[in-house]
Amino acid sequence: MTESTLIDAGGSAAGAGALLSILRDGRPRTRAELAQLTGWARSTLSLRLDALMHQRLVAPTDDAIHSGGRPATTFTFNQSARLVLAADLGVTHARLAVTDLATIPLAERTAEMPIDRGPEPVLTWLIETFRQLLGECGRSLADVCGIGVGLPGPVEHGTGTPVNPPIMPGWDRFAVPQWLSARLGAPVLVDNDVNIMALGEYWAVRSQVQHMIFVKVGTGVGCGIISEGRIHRGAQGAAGDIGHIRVPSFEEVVCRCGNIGCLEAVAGGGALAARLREAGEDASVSRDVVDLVRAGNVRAVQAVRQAGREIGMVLAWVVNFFNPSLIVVGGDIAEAGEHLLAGVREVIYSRSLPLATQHLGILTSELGDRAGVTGAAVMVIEHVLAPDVVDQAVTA
Amino acid sequence: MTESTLIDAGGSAAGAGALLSILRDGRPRTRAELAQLTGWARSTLSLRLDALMHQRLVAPTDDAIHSGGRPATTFTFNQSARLVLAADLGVTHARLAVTDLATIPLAERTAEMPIDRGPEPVLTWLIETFRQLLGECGRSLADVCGIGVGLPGPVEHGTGTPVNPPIMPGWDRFAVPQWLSARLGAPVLVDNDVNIMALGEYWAVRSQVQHMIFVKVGTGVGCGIISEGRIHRGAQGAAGDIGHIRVPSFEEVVCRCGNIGCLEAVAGGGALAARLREAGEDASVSRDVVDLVRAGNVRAVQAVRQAGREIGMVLAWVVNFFNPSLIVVGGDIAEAGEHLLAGVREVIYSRSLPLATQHLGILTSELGDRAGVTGAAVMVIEHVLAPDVVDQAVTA
DNA sequence: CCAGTTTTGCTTGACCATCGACATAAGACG
DNA sequence: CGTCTTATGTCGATGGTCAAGCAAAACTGG
Repeated sequence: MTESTLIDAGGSAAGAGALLSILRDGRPRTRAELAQLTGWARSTLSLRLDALMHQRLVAPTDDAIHSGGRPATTFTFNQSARLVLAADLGVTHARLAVTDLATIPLAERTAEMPIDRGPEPVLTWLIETFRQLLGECGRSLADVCGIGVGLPGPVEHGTGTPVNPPIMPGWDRFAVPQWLSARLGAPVLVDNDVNIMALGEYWAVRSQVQHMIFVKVGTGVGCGIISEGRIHRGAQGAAGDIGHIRVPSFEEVVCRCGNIGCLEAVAGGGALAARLREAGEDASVSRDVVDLVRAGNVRAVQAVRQAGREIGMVLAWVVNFFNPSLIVVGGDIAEAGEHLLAGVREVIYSRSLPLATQHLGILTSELGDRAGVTGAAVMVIEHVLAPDVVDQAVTA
Repeated sequence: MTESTLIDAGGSAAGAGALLSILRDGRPRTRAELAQLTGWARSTLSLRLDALMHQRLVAPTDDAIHSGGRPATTFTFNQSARLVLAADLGVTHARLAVTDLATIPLAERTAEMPIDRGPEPVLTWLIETFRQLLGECGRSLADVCGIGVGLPGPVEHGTGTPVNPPIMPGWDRFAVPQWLSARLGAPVLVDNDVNIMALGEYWAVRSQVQHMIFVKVGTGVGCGIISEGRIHRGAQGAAGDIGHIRVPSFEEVVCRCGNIGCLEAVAGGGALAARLREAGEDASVSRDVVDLVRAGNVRAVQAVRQAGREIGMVLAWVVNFFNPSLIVVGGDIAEAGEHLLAGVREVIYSRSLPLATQHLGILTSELGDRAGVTGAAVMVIEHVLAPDVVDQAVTA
């Protein structure tokens, strides 16, 4: 009978999602506070709180508030109620993580895994690795509420399928969500890797920032755009493709896209490596540029700083057009010290309007190479913990 | 008693807003169709439909659907249930209109009205003119559900007040909404004129287009940005300021903003006029440039086309970054024939990525100099007919 | 250990939104 | 003109929500 009352309590609690979204900031709150915040009667509130606690999404906090009489129990969002499987699949290597509902990693692994092995081999490995990671933290698939995947190419976010990816042979139109969810039994969300990195960085600053740009400077150059807290994907999901913007006075540089003077062909990691090799340095891929910079190679440092200036020029346009309050620079090259950022800052602050730059932050990625996997988790969490989804889960 | 039943029907109909947003597409629908679309019981649906009909926001359509039995009455959104007062205040002249809830103008007037007369004189004239226009269409202030105003400078949209406008002496921090709504007794929404023009153009294509850019080429150059059907204003409300992006190879041109090589100083109507005058033509303001082009003056036509190319260069960057599905070009200079658009198209299609341009439309403004006033009406309608606002109005 | 204080859980009755069923209205068709 | 079909209005039943009240719980302070 107690069992059935609990289920009944759950069955009547549409609107619990709104309650959860209040509690998701992590602050412990008493019933009285929650009743005031929601505007519900205490009885109604208790009903919905019960529903959320029955789902283990909310738990009573240990420390109670003493005010002379009976102490009020406080309640907080229970981050560890569910697990998220997050994957950031790059061109050559991958990072997988099992996180809780606050993106905190419980187990994580990076590995060499070339994306060009094709979808089935890569995703089979991904499932196996997720199983191992779950074992490491002693949890099971039953606790997993969703899977987020970032891919290094254009993804039609509605269906979660890659479309005409230039560097992912065999992946075109492969139905990643169906394939994975059939085998893992949880909803699967897929997006472009840069969008996901932007989302990951946004998560950390979401209370202060509404509009931001995440710039990834790796082998190529791309950016993720966040407008009013949502990813702007554009009409064909091709937004943020700043790598193929033509920059002035480089008309002789030919890009792999066939055009001339592309930012990527001027300031991308691949281009830097090629140019340094021509100058006699030992560099073939963007990682080598990072190593040279870390070793204090003057030519490499100068090249990276100059790349920062070229990228900064494009970003100065972006600042005037988009007026973000934050630009985060990430990717391999950005992680090779402050040189890239220095170049970026130098140009943006001299070129953009004061109104747009006076409150503009320009920072390196806080999450570094974890931005992608964090963003994949954020994508899942935002979806699974959205009020209407929670209502449905609680009512069912 | 019938009266009170009607009011009771209204009093219980939270959720009517959702129903209205279905009907707002203008298609007549039967009760059965609406019940299916909303998922409500027919009785519930009738209740809410009654509430909307009591507010005169929905009306039965004349033609019924015959299917063997009793014919089903169909219902449509009643555009003429309320009026909107829309104003597009420019630097030197203004356009005011009284429109219905589908932005159709019922009375309209343009007049010389320099914005630098200051807020109180201009707004007093505005109120008087609105009163006259209402008289012309035989309606009263009681039917007005909102007032929309576009101003030629930066506006903090949340409060509706201009902030540091460069060309509106006396307007800084003037509380336009309070001043007007105290005198007209309806909600007042204020925004930047370019944002409003973008909204006006968006309205006509909203069923096919999610992301678009409206470029205004008048004395200056600016653009309005629409992402997922919403205006993107940016962190300081300064988004879309492409007029002060630095374009290559014009480092000698000094802009009124103090910087060098600004797009506006190269391709704006004011700059074109100045350059044509230097060449011996009779031009002092951007309107004169339009007149020269219309008269077939070769120098003027070439100047405008070249301006189109310069603007197109910036827009090519914008296309790569933002990936809109539509670019609309408006403003004085754009209305001087297809010359500007030709220059814009030329550069965008040659410079941007095929993925981003293959489904990209580049058009001149359909609404022309009515874009602003239409957008002002749209701003009001979107606000007043938003589901939650309708629910509140119906329940009250 | 007891009185005071405040939270909490539970119950009750009232209210309201919603639904399903039934009766009635309105036109089509023979 | 009656019958058939479909649409629509009405009414009672159901269930969610709330306010109020009461008893129990849990801690403080004397």
